[in-house]
Amino acid sequence: MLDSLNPQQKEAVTAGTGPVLVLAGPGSGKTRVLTQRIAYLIGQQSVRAYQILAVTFTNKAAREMKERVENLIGPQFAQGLMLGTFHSVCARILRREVDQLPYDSNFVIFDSDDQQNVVKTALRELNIDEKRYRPRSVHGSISNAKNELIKPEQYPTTTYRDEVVKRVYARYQELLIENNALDFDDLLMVTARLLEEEPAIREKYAERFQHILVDEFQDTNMAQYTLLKHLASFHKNIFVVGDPDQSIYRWRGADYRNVNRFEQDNPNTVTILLEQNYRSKQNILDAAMAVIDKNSHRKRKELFTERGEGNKLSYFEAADDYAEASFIVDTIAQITSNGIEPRECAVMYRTNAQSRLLEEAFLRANMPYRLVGAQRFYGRREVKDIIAYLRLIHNPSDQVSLGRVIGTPPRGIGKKTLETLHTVARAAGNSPGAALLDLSRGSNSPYWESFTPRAAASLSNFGSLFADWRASSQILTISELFDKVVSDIGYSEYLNDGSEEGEDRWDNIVELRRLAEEYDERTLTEFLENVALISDQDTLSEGKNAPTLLTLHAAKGLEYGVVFIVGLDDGLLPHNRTFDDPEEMAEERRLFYVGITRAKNQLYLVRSVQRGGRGYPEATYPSRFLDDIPEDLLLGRSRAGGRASRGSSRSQAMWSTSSYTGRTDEKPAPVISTKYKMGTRIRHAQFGEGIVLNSKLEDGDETVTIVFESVGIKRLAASLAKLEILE
DNA sequence: GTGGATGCTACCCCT
DNA sequence: TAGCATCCAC
Repeated sequence: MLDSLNPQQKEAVTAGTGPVLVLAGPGSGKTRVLTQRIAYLIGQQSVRAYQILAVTFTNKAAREMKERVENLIGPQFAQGLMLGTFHSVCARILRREVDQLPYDSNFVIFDSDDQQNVVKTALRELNIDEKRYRPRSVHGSISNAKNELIKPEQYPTTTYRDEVVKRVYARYQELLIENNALDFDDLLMVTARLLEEEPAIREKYAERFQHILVDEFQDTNMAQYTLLKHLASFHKNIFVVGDPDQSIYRWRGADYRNVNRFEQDNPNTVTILLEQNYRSKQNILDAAMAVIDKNSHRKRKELFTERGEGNKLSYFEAADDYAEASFIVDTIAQITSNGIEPRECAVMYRTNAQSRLLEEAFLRANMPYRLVGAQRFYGRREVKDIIAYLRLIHNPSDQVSLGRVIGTPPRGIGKKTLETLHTVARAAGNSPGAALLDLSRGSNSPYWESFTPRAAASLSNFGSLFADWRASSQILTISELFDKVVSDIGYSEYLNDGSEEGEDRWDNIVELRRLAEEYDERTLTEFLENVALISDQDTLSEGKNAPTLLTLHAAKGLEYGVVFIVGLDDGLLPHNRTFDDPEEMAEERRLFYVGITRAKNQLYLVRSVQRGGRGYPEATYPSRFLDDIPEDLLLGRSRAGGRASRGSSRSQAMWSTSSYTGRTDEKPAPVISTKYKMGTRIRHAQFGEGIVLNSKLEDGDETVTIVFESVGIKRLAASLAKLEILE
């Protein structure tokens, strides 16, 4: 079994006890090392599977690793192996130890939307202006604090904003408990703190896990680091694999310096370097190294392969983003007709929004594709609706789900009634969900009197349905419960408004039902938990032989024969929000590095000279990272085509590696700019002087929004209004 | 008071 | 572009 490994891999797999750090470059076989090590521990070192904990980054990685271990040693020896993502392992521990915590065992997991919702509730309760303190940003601060294991009362306050966040954070945590819910960050934080504060529990797990293995260690945050520290505190056999150059989750609290911290905290660490690459051709690796070497404060790695030099990288500059998408589709059509499997192609982009034009181009060309992204399905309104129903049935304390569900489909219960329901429930020391259940008794319920007759009747009706579902959930399978809810609320009629959109939405419900059916043998808890913790990569359909569309983040850990990285414009990659922070800029570079190193044989770097941004097309500049790729590795970029020609490269698309004849004439978006800019002072014959607030192009004319001293805000068509610009 | 229509705006990456 | 705040008809 060990014969197929290179000396460094073998050293890692057979390393003795104690802390081990494996620094693994891309494509260096780290998954292999991890699985072989597990197999080695069980097969050669007589460690029992249930004494091993392995943590990965995605469920997909965990599943694959489990399969590979089973193939190596036989499924019966892999039984009991604890293998999963940080979040799912934590959820498992928390359900088991729920008695120690202020939650019921049927707690639900709140996703980003729910979290936002709770922040809004907290802001409203505390009378804080949502315009000045954006829920999104406030939640970001709370999330960061949680990842650093900072409690509300410990929240450091140097500015007034900090004071506000601190108060919101405190209320936010209370609300989560009221909802009997944990958010993503809680899963890590609460578990870490439980292990820290309860020696008995810590010892139980620390003694059980003789060996701990961690994948993608560079992307751990403080909570995860602490968690691992406690879990490994008894046997101290912790084996971590990572690559600081592939750290791309800083914004989620990840800190690649945990790699250094690991060595400092464990002075007897054995460090092993895996440099040989088994994935990419040397030209791709050379480009990758040229890009990443520009980052300072890093340990340099020499990536090398025995797979040969390979083709040069291809560069294509499209006239606009439509042409960019057409180019991708046409090129894939061409190379797949020349023997390359469609499933070996992938298109990677910085932001999810970029997928839209690509999808449209694939659809137009009648070519199938696979889209990676959990949000794409689970974030849909109709899917969230039905999941909210199931979540509420499972956990009546879930006020966020109740708020969503009570008015969809509309049943005469609006904002005011819901507010009253909250108030009366709280006065009685109950959750609104419990009050609603009680209202199913009609006028016998003490709550009945608090509402107008109409509202009370509506609430009572809905409460009866709710009570019925609660009872049914004890006997029905998940798919049966699903059908009952969907039919009781008339959801099909609600969606079916005759539009195509309605049909699409119904299709999603059918798909969700199919997924629910897979859990018929299991519990509602498991279904809801897995739905909450689904990762992007988990949505990658294995069966279909079609090209994959995914973000650069989602691409981590994957590999493809032919990779297209699109949108290589300054502002997209690197993203413009990172321009003023060197640390974030360095992370953009790592993200590009991750993308490059996904390619086995061929890499296409693609950008677009102009892009349809907000309303009208905007000229773009080439990504600064392109300058770092040596010219002799890149085909299709003229000598003058560097940053020197910024802005003037509006000429025609350059392409020189094949006989590509793109449909670049499709939708030639004209470059027109608005005549009136924000802040310009103007004079109008009738209204007098004013200042331009906004101006946009609509159907060939310009619509200008102006605030006039005399009449206030007016929207005017520039062609008719006779505006005079004042200097 | 409810719910549909309308208009505004902000939109990166993810468990 | 979609989600949401705001407005308005019942």
